[in-house]
Amino acid sequence: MFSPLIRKLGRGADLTQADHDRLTSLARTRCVGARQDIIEQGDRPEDVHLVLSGFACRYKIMRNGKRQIMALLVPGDFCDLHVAILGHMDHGIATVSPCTLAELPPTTVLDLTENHPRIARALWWATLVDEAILREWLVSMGQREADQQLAHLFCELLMRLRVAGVADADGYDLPLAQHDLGEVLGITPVHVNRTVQALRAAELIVLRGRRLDIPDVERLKAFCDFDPDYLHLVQRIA
Amino acid sequence: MFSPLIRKLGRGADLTQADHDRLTSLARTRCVGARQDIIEQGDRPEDVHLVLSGFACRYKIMRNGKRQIMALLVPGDFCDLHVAILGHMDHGIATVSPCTLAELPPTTVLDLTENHPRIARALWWATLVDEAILREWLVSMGQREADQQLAHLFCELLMRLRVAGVADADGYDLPLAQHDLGEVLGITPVHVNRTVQALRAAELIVLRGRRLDIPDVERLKAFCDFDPDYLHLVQRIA
DNA sequence: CGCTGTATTGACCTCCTTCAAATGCGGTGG
DNA sequence: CCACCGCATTTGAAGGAGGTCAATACAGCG
Repeated sequence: MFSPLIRKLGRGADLTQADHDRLTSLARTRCVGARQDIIEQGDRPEDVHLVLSGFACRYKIMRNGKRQIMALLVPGDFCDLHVAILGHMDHGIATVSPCTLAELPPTTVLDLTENHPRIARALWWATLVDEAILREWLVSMGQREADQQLAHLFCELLMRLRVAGVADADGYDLPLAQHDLGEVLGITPVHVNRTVQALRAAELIVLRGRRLDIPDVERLKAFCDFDPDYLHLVQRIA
Repeated sequence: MFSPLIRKLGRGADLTQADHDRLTSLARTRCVGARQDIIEQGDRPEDVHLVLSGFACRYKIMRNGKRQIMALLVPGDFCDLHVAILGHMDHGIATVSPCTLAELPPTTVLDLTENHPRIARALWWATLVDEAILREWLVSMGQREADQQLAHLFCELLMRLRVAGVADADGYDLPLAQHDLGEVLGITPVHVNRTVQALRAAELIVLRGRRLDIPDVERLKAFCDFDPDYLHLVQRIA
């Protein structure tokens, strides 16, 4: 059940079976329905949360009621690794689809970081990759138009979900409504719809219900200049 | 000379004089002119770089030649703390104004993180604040219109530069041309100009040459719904 | 005093928004 | 099996924020 995490962290550091067990032995798991808050802005959560299945998101709500999604959390992603250091959440976290979460007690996390350098390094690495993704989203928002921005997101999710082991070679289940995609891209649901249709018309994607298929991945990548370098998927050399 | 760093890190953890000396004793300093690359995408820098004076920026260049600035680095900010873990730079770093930089040899950083938990924690904290700023920039780009977005940037810089000790209570030197501001906000220089003029007309800012003054800080904050929570300026309670 | 880069202005165009209505669709109950 | 409900998706028309292109003004500087 923890395999998405292990698959992901294994990219950042060599983990042994013992490391794996240490991470998982003390965790409780919890199931949460779709569109539920997991952590609210201002919280000082005790446990560290980890997505095992489903999609969650980081978000902020503006004074006018609009919501900006700042990150999509897929299986293997941590929700709040940083809160132990920063003290409180400066944003909220909610599920998008139904999720199973792991809750790691703070003592476990403390023990891991202080006594198990390999795991600590892997967690550190995971945080930095999250930051790199955030940077790329900023670039997308600033420089790409809606169609390329959406295509870029679809490419990114393909890569990330493959690492987590929950995507096929050329498609995956995408539990986001067009409304949610709008909150990710910073555009209105209406314009998401028109953008989706443009990508469909160009035969770059097949999006039906909650399933996305990409007939020609290389063509979609070329369309949005997708360069997976920022995901740091290749095993570190040093 | 290292005081901006100490002032900044002191917010994240209690540092002693000994910690301070340890950080600074082995560093070389280096002066770089305006608009020079410090680190290029793909580099695997040996030393960790730190801004002591001046403004630098993280950026990515798009295939069409446009540049998106993903972070402004002011005195006290690290350029590449993450590269030791991630292995290579997925973006470039360049100066905006002339800068003095400190270069910390990797052995120093390694020693600090492994043998000096207080400093390690402070560095960790600084990285997480950078990430929080990145999230807020994403929100700005997705949800705020150009005038509020620019105002928000000006408010953020006021707070950050005050922490670094290089701003007055209601103004600071801003070495960015309108062209640069456009690369930060993801808009064209022409539109930056119109936006600046709108803020001027509303008497929210006084921007002349490379100096920004804010006649009524509270009014500017109210104008763009600025909430400094994400900067994590208040001393951690625990 | 001319040169160069930055700031400013104007006219026009495009992408995206807004508002509003229509269509389709999965589930539920009859 | 079908009627109906609630929700997401789709469509249309009009407006606004920001982009593009090109010309002009201006400031620092040798």
